[in-house]
Amino acid sequence: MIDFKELLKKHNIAPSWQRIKILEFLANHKIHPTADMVYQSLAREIPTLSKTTVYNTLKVFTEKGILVALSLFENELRYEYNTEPHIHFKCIKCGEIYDISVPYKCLKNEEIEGHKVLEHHINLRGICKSCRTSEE
Amino acid sequence: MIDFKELLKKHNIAPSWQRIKILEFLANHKIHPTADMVYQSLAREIPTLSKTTVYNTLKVFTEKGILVALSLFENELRYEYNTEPHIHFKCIKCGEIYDISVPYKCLKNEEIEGHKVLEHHINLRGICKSCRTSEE
DNA sequence: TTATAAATTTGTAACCGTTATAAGTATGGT
DNA sequence: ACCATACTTATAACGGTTACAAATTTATAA
Repeated sequence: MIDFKELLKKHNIAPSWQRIKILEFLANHKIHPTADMVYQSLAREIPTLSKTTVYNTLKVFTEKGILVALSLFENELRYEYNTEPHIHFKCIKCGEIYDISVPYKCLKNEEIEGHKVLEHHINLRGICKSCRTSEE
Repeated sequence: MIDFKELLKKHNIAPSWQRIKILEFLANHKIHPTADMVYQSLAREIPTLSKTTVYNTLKVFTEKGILVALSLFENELRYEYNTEPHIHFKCIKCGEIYDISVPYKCLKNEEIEGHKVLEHHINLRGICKSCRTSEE
């Protein structure tokens, strides 16, 4: 069990109730949610929660490196609790996002053609296993 | 010199003046433009051009496989004339997008963990060569 | 060529994800 | 307890994109 309060302090972020809850949600729900999904999920528990707070908080967490923001084809940002580098697959039928654990050479912090790489994203798109089998 | 009119016909797209011009622009300007950049660039030449036409046309071209749509971190789509698979690098300072020609195993049309891959995007982000040297 | 149907283009308004702003609330240090 | 600071909230605005319906162009057939 992670102490999210301590984790926030370690990253120089004041551990407000809202921030702890949002971080907790991301850590416990590995579903690559959008800001709105986070808001909808927490609104019951935190009735006063504002969407702006969710957006601000997700941005702060991403800047501080606690979360990673994903740009997966659609015009929306999705967030995930920062983990080992891995590949993302998005199904064009059901919209589900899968983590793919195929190994690859991560270029993070390397120099490529003179450019300094800080982020390395691999995004796949296609038809997921579940949609393929239900097609037949 | 490519015959864009013929290229459109080959893809079952009626070769209207606007469509030819838009395709020509994408093929001759490898700058990964947004829809708005395409519109701004062509508006002088085609004074009656509508933004909606640009959006519609880029979408049709992408669906037909003439163009590839890129989701590079920001909430905007960028388009490129369909070419060999390659990596994209976006600079966080100047916003410039670079094509990277480092070879990699393209997973397109392969099956990964049961999922059928139709698109494979590799997006890097960091500080580009130009911004790094001007920093010192 | 002319009539007619179909496809394309256009302008406007709407939509959705996100951000700016300013006011209100909570927090931490003295 | 006081005060400055930081955080949260609600509202409005913004930017990229899409929906819609009218106008225009194009293709087809008489």
